[in-house]
Amino acid sequence: MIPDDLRVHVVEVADDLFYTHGVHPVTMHRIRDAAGVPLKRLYQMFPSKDLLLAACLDRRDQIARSAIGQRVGSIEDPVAKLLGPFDFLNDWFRQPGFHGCVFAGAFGEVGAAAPIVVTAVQTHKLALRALLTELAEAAGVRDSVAVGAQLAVLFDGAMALATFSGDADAALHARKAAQAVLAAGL
Amino acid sequence: MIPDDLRVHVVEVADDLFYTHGVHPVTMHRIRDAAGVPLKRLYQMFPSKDLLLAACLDRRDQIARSAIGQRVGSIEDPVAKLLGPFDFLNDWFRQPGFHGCVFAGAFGEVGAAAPIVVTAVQTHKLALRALLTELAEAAGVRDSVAVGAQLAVLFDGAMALATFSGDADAALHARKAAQAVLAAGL
DNA sequence: TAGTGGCGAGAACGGCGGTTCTCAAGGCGG
DNA sequence: CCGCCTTGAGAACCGCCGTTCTCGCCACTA
Repeated sequence: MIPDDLRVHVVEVADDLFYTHGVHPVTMHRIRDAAGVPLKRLYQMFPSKDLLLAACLDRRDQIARSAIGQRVGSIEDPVAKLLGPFDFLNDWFRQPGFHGCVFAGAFGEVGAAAPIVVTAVQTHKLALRALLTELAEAAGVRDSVAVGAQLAVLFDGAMALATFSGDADAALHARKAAQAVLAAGL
Repeated sequence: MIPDDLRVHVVEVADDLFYTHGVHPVTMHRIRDAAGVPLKRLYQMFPSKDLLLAACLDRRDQIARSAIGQRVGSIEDPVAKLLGPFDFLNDWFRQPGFHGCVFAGAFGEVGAAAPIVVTAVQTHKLALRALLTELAEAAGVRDSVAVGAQLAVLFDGAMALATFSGDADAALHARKAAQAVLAAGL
């Protein structure tokens, strides 16, 4: 297999395992078995487990952002656009196999021990906030930075609630709150 | 030392270590050293690390709830009362040594591996939501259950943002959003 | 003073898991 | 055919850590 393809394959497999079982319970041996790649190759491609995890998070980041972007892009009305991310969350929460945000999980698990992971998480969160701020500006709210921040709080709050309390309606609550925030900001 | 005092002492020490360094990096040996209690006694009082962690979370839960309750109790106006929890968060985020919600961290770290921890986290989150709902009802909002849920999203969102992004202003954003939610709900 | 039982200090155990090493198989140039 | 390099499969290494065990010490009792 072409090295690049193999690399992608490994990341996909590892990401799936990490998301399903968590970071700690998934050993390199297990990834090797699931990916059908010798440990040696694994360590040639990713010199440590942290680096492999970081690659997985990067992939998740790209996928999530493109999915949200696509969802938002299909909406015409600039105000309705702003609620798109929350509808995305709502759909996601109801998918079978959903059990929380990878980034939150990874952050909690490896914590300060892996700066590269912390960076990946923060990058992801900041990008989401930037997107929301951008949408707010396009919708013509007065203070798009403030509203963007408030929407980011709602977005992450929905995620946290869905993760910790298993509340699949969290996105709906967030959406409703977002409408109130928008109404106040327009 | 009286057994009860010793138990409290151990929980305090362990809780401090868990919060500062995370669950995994803090070993039982380290707790023994910090508390000045032999491993044997430790295991007599808490048959496993998970149980000790659960005791720590219970303590945090009680402390947090009583602190918020106290804060809220000192406010007269029922509407202003609802913003009390967010002011509490704001103060907390700015305290030196703050680095996120213990419950979120513990949940991410031990995850599904320790049901007792999951239960403790959910209990905590549900209690907060119940408090917010109660306050919303006292403030006379139309649908206190819905508003309570929205405020819970904001509360957890602020915590998540402060934890992951290190954004100390998260509580202020949440507070502002809470005002909008309240205005829409009254 | 001999027996007993709890206690503290620390060693030891057992398994796990990230990382590295061994070794045989196989392609490839000469 | 012969060295030489790479590869794959898996064993081995090494440190960590939750948990348990050992053993000497002291208090108490008769």
